[in-house]
Amino acid sequence: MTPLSTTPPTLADVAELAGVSRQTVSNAVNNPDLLRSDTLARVQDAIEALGYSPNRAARNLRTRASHLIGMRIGPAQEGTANATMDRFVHSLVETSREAGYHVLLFAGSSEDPIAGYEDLLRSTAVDAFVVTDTYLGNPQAVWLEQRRAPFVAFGRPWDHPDARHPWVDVDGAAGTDLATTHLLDRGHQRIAWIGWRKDSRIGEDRRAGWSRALHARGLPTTGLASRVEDTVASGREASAVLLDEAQPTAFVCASDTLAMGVLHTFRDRGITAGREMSVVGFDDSQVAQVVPFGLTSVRQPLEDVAVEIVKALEGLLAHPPTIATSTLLVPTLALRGSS
Amino acid sequence: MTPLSTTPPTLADVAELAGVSRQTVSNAVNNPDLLRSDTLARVQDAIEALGYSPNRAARNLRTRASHLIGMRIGPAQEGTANATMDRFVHSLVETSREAGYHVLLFAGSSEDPIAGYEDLLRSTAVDAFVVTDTYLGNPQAVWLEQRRAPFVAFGRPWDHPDARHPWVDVDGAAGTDLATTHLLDRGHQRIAWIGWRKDSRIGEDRRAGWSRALHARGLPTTGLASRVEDTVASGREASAVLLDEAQPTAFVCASDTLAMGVLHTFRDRGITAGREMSVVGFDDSQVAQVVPFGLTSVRQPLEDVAVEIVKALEGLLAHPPTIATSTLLVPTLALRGSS
DNA sequence: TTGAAAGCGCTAACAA
DNA sequence: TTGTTAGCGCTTTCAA
Repeated sequence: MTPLSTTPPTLADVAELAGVSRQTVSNAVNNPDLLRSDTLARVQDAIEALGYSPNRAARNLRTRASHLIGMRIGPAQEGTANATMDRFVHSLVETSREAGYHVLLFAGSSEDPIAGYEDLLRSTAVDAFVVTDTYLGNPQAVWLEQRRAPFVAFGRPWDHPDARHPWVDVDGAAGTDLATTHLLDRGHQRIAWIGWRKDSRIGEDRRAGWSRALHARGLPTTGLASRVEDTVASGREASAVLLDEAQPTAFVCASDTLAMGVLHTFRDRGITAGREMSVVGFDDSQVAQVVPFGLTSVRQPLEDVAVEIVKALEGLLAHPPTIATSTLLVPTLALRGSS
Repeated sequence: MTPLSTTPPTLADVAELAGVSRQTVSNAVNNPDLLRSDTLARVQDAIEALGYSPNRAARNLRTRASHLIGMRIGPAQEGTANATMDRFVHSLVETSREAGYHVLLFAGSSEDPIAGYEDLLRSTAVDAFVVTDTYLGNPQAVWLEQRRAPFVAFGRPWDHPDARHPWVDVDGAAGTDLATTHLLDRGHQRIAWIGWRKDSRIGEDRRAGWSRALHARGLPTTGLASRVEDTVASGREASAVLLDEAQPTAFVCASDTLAMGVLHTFRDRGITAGREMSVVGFDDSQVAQVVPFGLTSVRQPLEDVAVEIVKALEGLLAHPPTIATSTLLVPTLALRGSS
């Protein structure tokens, strides 16, 4: 029977039981090839019998690595449909595990984007970071780069073309192009855009996909675009104005939140989404999935993003480090009743 | 200028700069009261100058504590409105930080609920766990209790009344009672229930609140209840059947997912939610918040849950440990257009 | 192929 | 009030 509340077994305990030195046990765990097969078997039996697992703190101290990936998590965005993080976090945790890493979460204040990073770095609590909030003009990325801290960003360094850190991102323009082309194929000619304010690089990127798709068919975009805040109310107002002033038959939106605003306007006016009028959102949130008749939405391949990020991380943490090439992934379109 | 890519400063570096011993620096960090104020100031200056932060691994090794709380995270539940985790995780991270802990996430396979826990425990990678998936009949809780591992559960040990671990939970029955009473106050008399299958203890708890509220006013519940799977389609079907067979004027649901199904049926039949017919969901998901006209929903006080959990955790990890009393928190009702 | 010695950076216990 | 000693459990280096 295994002891319960005592301290866990150590290398020395295993060594004694197996009748070998501590070093041999260490080798059995880390470099099994070095041992003669019968010694290895004996040591492994002892490990099994005692339920031994190397003490993380001791190993971390010795190897100067924590096998922990730090990620800052912001508050859940309520009142919106934004739901990227939930899916991404799980994918990241899963993928990290396969690479031998755990994910350490820390809280961030929106005032000081550096807070949290510094302490973890100085205390060598994490080996690297995943930086997700790059839409903020990422001062963290700049700061981390200066500190030579290993990190991978989810999101392009929009305002820093000379940034040299690895990043993984999703091609937003490709997504909205996909959405717009889908609507064009379904016969729509006047397709409106509801996106974010001009200072959002991500918003402008997504907008570019919409206009690109229309121009590719020789269709105009003039008067069909609107830039608002990312709220349901804004999407509702913007779509009402566009309907009155530009007579579109379909909408492509920068977010599911805005698309929900459009659905709201449809309801206000007795319009059935998916018949005379269509709308496509962005992010394939749970909202898009469960709203009556469903909301067609651009889906980011977050599982793939996580895989690429962990790959890049493994490169950075290898000896010698590999400079990972940055990756741009292509989203897909989740088709539902709204289009 | 601070050096960039070199190894971080150690206690010894600070000691040398301040002209004191290493132990004095350690005391300056951990027991500042022990130092004469001028020595303390000198050491603090040195710490500041070098940007010193104690090495976590070394400290962990010495103190036999990691200051890490482990939490298993399951896959995001797509196709449902379930969104408890996002909000809870952030609250937990935030609250833990204030108590000096970080949150370590690990992945779980649904086949083996123990996987992940064992390794972290044996390698002393975390000090304690937060167990959230207690609806599974929580084999983890039983297992952790056997191992004398410190943990706090979010969720009552329904099937183990003799369980002795601390837990924090939200009173589901109080929530549905609140929802039902709200509908009664608005003049509804025939209020239907759409919940989960009978083997869900949480589902039965929530159902109890609904029937309790009706019985308190001397109203019948017969024929007004339905137990289905937690999908939008099930909620849609169940509400259609109930409308035909029991003529309710309002629905209380065990989840926002089911409530979305009810809204779907309302649309199918040209019913406007919030006027002749009402519906209330459970969890105050983003879906409830952004769906046109809004879905009234029971909101779990997840921030408070996190606070109570961290309190209990601090008790467990104190010297000597305190047996935390378990807590049952009361949800609120987020009022929106659907009722 | 295995073992012995040293030390990662820190703090508990004790001594000065 | 400050300093000295020892050792947490592991892996790296080197010797046997």
